[in-house]
Amino acid sequence: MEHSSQLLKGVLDMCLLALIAEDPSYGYEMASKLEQRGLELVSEGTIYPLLSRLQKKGYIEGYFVESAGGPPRKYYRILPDGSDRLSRWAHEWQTVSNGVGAILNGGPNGGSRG
Amino acid sequence: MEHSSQLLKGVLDMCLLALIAEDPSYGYEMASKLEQRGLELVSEGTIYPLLSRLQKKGYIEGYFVESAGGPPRKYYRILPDGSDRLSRWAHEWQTVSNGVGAILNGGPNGGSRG
DNA sequence: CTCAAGTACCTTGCGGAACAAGGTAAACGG
DNA sequence: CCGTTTACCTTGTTCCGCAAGGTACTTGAG
Repeated sequence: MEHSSQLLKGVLDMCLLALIAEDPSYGYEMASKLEQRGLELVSEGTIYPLLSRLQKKGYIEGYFVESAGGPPRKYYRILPDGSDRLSRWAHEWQTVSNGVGAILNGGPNGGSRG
Repeated sequence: MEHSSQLLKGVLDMCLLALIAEDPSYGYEMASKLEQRGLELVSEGTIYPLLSRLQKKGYIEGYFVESAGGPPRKYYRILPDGSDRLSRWAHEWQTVSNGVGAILNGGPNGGSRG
């Protein structure tokens, strides 16, 4: 089922996917990136399971890269299916976002002046 | 705990509160209103527990009104605490909404041209 | 009255999402 | 060796929202 409600729950999935689509990245870094964009809501314990889920669904793939000052990093790269899913999610997000915005502003038939 | 992540989960709470803030309403009707605004994601089984939670937190209060063609309706009206909470939620929503939008569009420092 | 349908409310059982907390491992400096 | 930072992963718990089920009031058909 592609219920829009899943969109709300899957907002983090979508954000992670969008981040990876921009540039391959790794979990530890994504937490920082999310903050830069205004979403300081994620902890590592949230991100890693999410990344695994995304990979399991075939949206992304991971590969290890040696790091200079620490353990190897697990980078993730977007796959065609992920790109496709991201487009759909982005579209759904627009719909929901607009809907919520409309409700917050009094709705199209309510009017902000009413 | 005022984590923004709760905002994503609590989007329905917020929408219901916004609806009630506009005009007192009752559960059965709110489902329809949500649809009018583009959110067709809610069923009655979702709304009623939400309404109870909102009331329990002191954001709204319910009162019964006789109905012509059916059982009495339980209208909800917003309370000062609810009004206040709604303002905060709306503000947080803006932040998160903008953040997600930024991520979807390539981010402020990423650029759509990469 | 009985049966069906529409309005309106509420609860229970289930699965998924995110958090908090905890554990493992590699590199650097004292 | 030990402590800190970087970096990854798992487990236990809570909360959310859906699907399904149940109750109650009113109107219309037979």
